[in-house]
Amino acid sequence: VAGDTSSHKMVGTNHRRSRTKFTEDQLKILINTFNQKPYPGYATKRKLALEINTEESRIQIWFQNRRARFGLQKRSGPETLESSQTHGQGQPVTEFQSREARRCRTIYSTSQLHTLIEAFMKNPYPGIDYREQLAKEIGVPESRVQIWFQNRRSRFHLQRKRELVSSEPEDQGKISEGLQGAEDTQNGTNFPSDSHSSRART
DNA sequence: CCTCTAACCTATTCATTAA
DNA sequence: TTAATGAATAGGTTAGAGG
Repeated sequence: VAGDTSSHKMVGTNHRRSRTKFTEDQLKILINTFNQKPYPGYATKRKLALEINTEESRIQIWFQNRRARFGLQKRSGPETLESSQTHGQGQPVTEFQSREARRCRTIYSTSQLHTLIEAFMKNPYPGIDYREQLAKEIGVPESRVQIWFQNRRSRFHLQRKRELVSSEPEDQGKISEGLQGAEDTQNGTNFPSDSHSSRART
């Protein structure tokens, strides 16, 4: 409540969205919820978003990160978490409700898809600014645009991998490593393949 | 410097919808 | 029933705010 999560807009070169700073109160609520349900459904996340005045997508990311960090590591926690059968008091739920409903599937129209695909061919890794612009343009939340790009990239990679396999008989592989060969390539068929592959280790 | 963690990524799986 | 694809997951990387 009363937290302004957005405000300034760092002009200039934005690629990522600016880092969200949660207040203690917000964190308290998030952590508390996490301890009870590390896998909240869409309804829960939306309610949380309203409660702490933060975008739902930030909450989704927060849960993802938290699970990765603490995961259901259970045991030896500072406190709480016993992952016991949980049903101390009358809360008969949790019997068969393992999974809460997820967000409804978004159905993109042909024209929306056309816009997305076109953008994808120009740049498969759009920054926050461009994603937001795109989102406004086709009338869907920015978070959906981001997911769309993720899925698209993954499937593109998968398809490419298959092509390699089919074009290359079994025992002979080894050329596959030539992924770094594609550099400039503004063609839609190739990925920059950099963006986060630059690894500098010693 | 170093730590912590939001933002982001890929790869895979789950789930819905159109054919 | 199946192919296509949106949503969720695990788990890893990048980068910004502080100590």
